[in-house]
Amino acid sequence: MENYAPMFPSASSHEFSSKNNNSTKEELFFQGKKSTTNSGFLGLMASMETPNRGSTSFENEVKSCKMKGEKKIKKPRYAFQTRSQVDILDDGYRWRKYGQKAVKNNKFPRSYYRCTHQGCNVKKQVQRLSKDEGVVVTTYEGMHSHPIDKSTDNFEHILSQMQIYASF
DNA sequence: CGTTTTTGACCTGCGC
DNA sequence: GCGCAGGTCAAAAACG
Repeated sequence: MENYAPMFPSASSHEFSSKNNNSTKEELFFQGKKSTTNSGFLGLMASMETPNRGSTSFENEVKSCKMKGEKKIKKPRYAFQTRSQVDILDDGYRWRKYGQKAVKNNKFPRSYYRCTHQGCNVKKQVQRLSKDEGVVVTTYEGMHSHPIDKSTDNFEHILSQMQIYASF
């Protein structure tokens, strides 16, 4: 766990591994709010400002259906519920789409992305709620062990990164 | 020409 | 054991 989590300062709570008896699934659910506490996600938050959205009870069971049962390590997932028109919430990393499936309860398909960096197997999936077209749930899986690969476009990103690294 | 998207097939876990 | 649902692979197309 020497890898720092650039985007999730609160993610340090995932290394507890205290009571992962049988549940291989761990998910932390964040909501895209304007909480300027120390999320370090401001670069992204700038694109989404949704004070209200209290929908909870989001069930998603992760089943680590790996191929050959190599690594059944627990994989923390972080879900972000945002309100945006587009699904592509650019967080600064390079993603390559590797799949798209339709969900049962959802009319909209779910997109699966993967970080294109070598050795970085961070995955993310973007889901759109059928109830509210404007609500997009982005679920991150894994941690990035490399700096953000995005040219400094504007001050928002710079500030975002500064706050991210300042958290450590 | 290299990289990414698209899209169907394939795999796996779970419930019946 | 079979079918369903979710997740991934991989070949070809699309894009710069």
